[in-house]
Amino acid sequence: MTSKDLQAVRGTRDFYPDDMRLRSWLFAHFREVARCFAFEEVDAPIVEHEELFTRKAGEEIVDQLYHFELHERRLALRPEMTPSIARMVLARHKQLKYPLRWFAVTQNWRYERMTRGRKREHFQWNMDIWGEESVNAEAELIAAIFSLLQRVGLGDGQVKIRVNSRALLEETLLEGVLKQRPDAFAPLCVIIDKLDKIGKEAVIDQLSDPNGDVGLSQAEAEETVSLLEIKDFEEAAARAPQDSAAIAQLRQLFDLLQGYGVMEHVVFDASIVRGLAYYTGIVFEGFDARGSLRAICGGGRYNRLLETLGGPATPAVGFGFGDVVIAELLQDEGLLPDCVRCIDAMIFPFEEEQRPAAARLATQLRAQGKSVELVMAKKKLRRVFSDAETSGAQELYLLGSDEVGRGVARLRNLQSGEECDVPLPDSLSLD
RNA sequence: GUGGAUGUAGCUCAGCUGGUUAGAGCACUCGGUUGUGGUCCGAGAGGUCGCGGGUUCGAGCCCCGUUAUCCACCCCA
Repeated sequence: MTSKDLQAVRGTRDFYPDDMRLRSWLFAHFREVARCFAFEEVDAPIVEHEELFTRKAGEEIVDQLYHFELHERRLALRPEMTPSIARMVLARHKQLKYPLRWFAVTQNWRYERMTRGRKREHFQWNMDIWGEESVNAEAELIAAIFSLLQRVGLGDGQVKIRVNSRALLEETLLEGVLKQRPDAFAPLCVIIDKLDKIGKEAVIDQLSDPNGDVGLSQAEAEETVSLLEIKDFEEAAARAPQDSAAIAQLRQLFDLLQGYGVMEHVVFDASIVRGLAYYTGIVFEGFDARGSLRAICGGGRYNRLLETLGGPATPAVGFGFGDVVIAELLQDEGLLPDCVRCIDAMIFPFEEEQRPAAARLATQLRAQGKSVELVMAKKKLRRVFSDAETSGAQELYLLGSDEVGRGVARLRNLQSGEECDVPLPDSLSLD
């Protein structure tokens, strides 16, 4: 239909006014929840040095970078917000007052194959807490997620959050199969993250690949995978090392979530490890209860990220919440709001002679903060009404020679149909 | 990457086994006379049928290629 170079690039979206109203609606909820939780908004450039994102743990996110070289600098569009936030924290870590509660609503880029719920650019609501070691931070973040879900109408169990702790798995493995190679833990997590998608056998194959980053034996790989199949927290606690710190933390978190009143929608799941290498402790992800969509949001604790950038050890935890999957879920559930255009007033001067008066009235109303459309072209009154209707205007001001001569405008309430004269701004009487 | 489906008006789509000037609904424009809408009525505009080849007397329809979108799988957040 249209030539290729006139189409939006594959995997990207144009936001027309209708789409944009919906997006703004969602973002407004993101921001309002963040405000209620006393988080401060930050932002960073969408383009960063490529090295900020390239970590060596076999993460696919690194292969999916939109990157380019410009004047001998290797640059990349951010695939996620956390590294940029970490960079910002690092740059001012000596003057910042912890704990930080920061959030951002950002556009992220990943070059990947598209399917339902996955585009190459998408927006994410990112909430991070820096400088808090306790699971009180995780609890606040998970509560914030439920607050958002509640606001958009998904608070009745349509979304559940799976929680696990990488530390739990790490404790067990470092005493066992990874005793000699603790470094293999991060790449191991990246592989385990795929369990749901590629299945048990494929994960065992990858873990036991002699040329891979992990290189377990077949038996070790099978043992590892069996640890992930635990869905019952008490069973996991029973199988964990005695006095396990990870179990204690999870228990503490679950108690807290009880207090926030959200625990009924939270489940323990030992297979959740997340696909990013930097997570160190508790990890979690939100998914629709029917399980028909991809993860809605996800996050976890990354206490060593700042160190890997050369900074001081700083505990941190955060999550990302994408705009695409949530919109699909809302649509499936019939919960997308009708975001119709709605302005406060339309002003119509019948003839050009009344335009100066109309302009003053518009200026006055706009100064009051109203959204006012001043009709620019000459048109039939019938047309003006119909245009006012489609613009969602509440009021229509009509200015004919008679009205302006009397220093008034005819004001019609478009809902009730009631009309009355209202005085024009004083200065107009001089005209 | 593999398989399938789709691509006809601005939008959603119809178009029987190939046959004359390609249709509908919605949207749009104008009108139903002078300054009162959302309804109704009438009229109008708008399409090289994704693109390129081929078969045929004749192609929106058949064949080949190509491109885009969607779905599934593969792959992966």
